[in-house]
Amino acid sequence: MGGTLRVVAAFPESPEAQADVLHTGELEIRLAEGLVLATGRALTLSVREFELLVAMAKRLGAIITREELYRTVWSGEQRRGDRSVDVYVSKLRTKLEAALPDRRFIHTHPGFGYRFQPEPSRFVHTETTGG
Amino acid sequence: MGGTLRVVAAFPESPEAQADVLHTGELEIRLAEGLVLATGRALTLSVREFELLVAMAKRLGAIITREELYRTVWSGEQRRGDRSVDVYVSKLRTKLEAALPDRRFIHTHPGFGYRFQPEPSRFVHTETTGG
DNA sequence: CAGCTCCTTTACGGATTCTTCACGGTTACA
DNA sequence: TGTAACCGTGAAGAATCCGTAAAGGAGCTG
Repeated sequence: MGGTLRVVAAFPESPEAQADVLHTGELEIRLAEGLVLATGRALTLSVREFELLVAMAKRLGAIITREELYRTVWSGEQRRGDRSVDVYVSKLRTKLEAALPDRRFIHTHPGFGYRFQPEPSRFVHTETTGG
Repeated sequence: MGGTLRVVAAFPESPEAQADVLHTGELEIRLAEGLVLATGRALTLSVREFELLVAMAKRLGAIITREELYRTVWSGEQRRGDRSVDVYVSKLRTKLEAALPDRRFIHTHPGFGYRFQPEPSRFVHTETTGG
């Protein structure tokens, strides 16, 4: 279901082994390169978009507050009323959706934060089509 | 699909066998000769252009930073503000495009670097998101 | 020397990104 | 249902990044 997170280390035997590639859903996130592949196709993400994606993907399934995302990606304390995280979540969603229309990755938990997890996108039937 | 990289060794049986020819898309890159063929037709590349092409083609599909390309092709550390890599990417693009108008080889990832991968140059996409 | 090609560097302008604001829709709750 | 907080996202302006034309020097050839 939802999603599993496979972490591939560059040098599994090394004590300094760092996660090098994240696999989740159809996404492959190459940390060192700044590259994201969706079903093998490269996405063009900006630096902020990429870092935000990484910050969330590293904590698959967990709700992460905006404060934490801000500290991780923007480094520093989030000013009251700052919407940067929201804006970039929106940008990220747009690009992920364009690449993988059948998946939904970023879920909003009002009052808490965001949760990253690949799930099938739900087709919400409109009221007029008699659902 | 994106692109496969076929590596042909000069002496397949030798333990020191080095890749001698790279095939990617319609390009054939003969490393030892410094020759590049596009659909069988020879390109005229300068030394820098050829080495830059090789550096990228050897890492098909990966994003390579300007720093790394500079170290590989120019050998030495890139000075801050040095645009040599960009200038030669531009020259290379011009020649590749002249030879293979329907292909796009060098992709820019703003803030990260360049990615080499043969892709169709024109996507005939019907998008409703405008632009 | 004259004419070439190649390489390096600079400069200009367009493209992209980042930040911030604003408006409207959504959600939570009494 | 009313209201306040929460959230999605378009857009504007500034900053940054990138494409590439062009100038000038080095080296090569006749």
